[in-house]
Amino acid sequence: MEDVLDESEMNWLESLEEELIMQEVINDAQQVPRMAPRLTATEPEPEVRSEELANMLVSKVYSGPTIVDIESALSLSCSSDKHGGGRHFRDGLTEKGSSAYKMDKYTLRIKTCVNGVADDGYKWRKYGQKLIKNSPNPRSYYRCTNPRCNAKKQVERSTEDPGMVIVTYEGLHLHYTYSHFLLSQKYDKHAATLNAAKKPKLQAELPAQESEEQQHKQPLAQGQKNREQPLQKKILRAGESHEEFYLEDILLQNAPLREKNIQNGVLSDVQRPQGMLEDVVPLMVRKPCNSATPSNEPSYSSQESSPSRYYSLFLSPSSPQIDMGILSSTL
DNA sequence: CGACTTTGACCTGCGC
DNA sequence: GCGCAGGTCAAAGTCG
Repeated sequence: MEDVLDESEMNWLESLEEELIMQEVINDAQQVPRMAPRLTATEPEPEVRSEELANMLVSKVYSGPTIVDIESALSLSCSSDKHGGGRHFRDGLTEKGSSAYKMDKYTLRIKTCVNGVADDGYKWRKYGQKLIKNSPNPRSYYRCTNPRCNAKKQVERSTEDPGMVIVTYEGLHLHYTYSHFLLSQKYDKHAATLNAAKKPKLQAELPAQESEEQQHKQPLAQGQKNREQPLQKKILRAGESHEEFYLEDILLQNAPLREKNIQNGVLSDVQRPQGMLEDVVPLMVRKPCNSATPSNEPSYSSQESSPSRYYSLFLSPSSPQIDMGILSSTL
């Protein structure tokens, strides 16, 4: 029964995803200045109100896949096979140090504490692990489980700080995260079903980072957790900015408002318009204390997690890297 | 039973 | 051309 629902659900969702993505593409084409200009706007004037900045970050930083992104991804989709195609694509991008390729690769340094890792809301499947020379820690390779998505990531624990993992994202997600739909009240009923259906799979995301540190026994209460990848990408592409700024303070200050909206079952404009906001801002950044707030993600929140965890998103545009410290006030 | 992880083998690029 | 290192594959095992 669930399978039947899930199947039709997925078909429906897929078509919707395509539609939405296409809209994003069109919008992008019409709004030429893309990430960099927008992000330049996010350069934080010290006096900029945190709330405004948060809104800027949330509403402007991400606007969906860019034309370039989509083109790249589509070219991959067309040619990608398990072996040859995918490799051709990669080779094509990496070819001669293609800047496009470099742009599609970005690194996160994720600080882990009690509950371990920050996860994005995507579903990843581990396809390999490798010991890296001069590194005591193995590197794990993950691929997005969405067949049409070629996003990949590598997870490696930092040698300098064992409590930190280095996550290298590669490629672009050509789909919404599930929570995008789950959070949409419009699809409440569908979401519930889908949510239930998807939950087990989501648990597969984490072990990557955690397996190395024996953390995967921790409940994955976050369920869909964070959807930061596209944001990361946008931000990194805005590398012109020389500031380092913290989302943590900003977002924490706005947490009450978001919480309120969420609890009311209403998604604020800040949250909703992206649909893909979940793709942008880690869920727990958006909802720092959401671990036990099931209002919108009933299934995901069935498990407990540290109640007052919050994240700090540390952006250092000077290098293609984002440091995301996951702090826990429960320590 | 299906989805996922593990892990050894294989492939590819690069430097010498 | 050879060897090394990183990246990927795929069979086998595990889990729910």
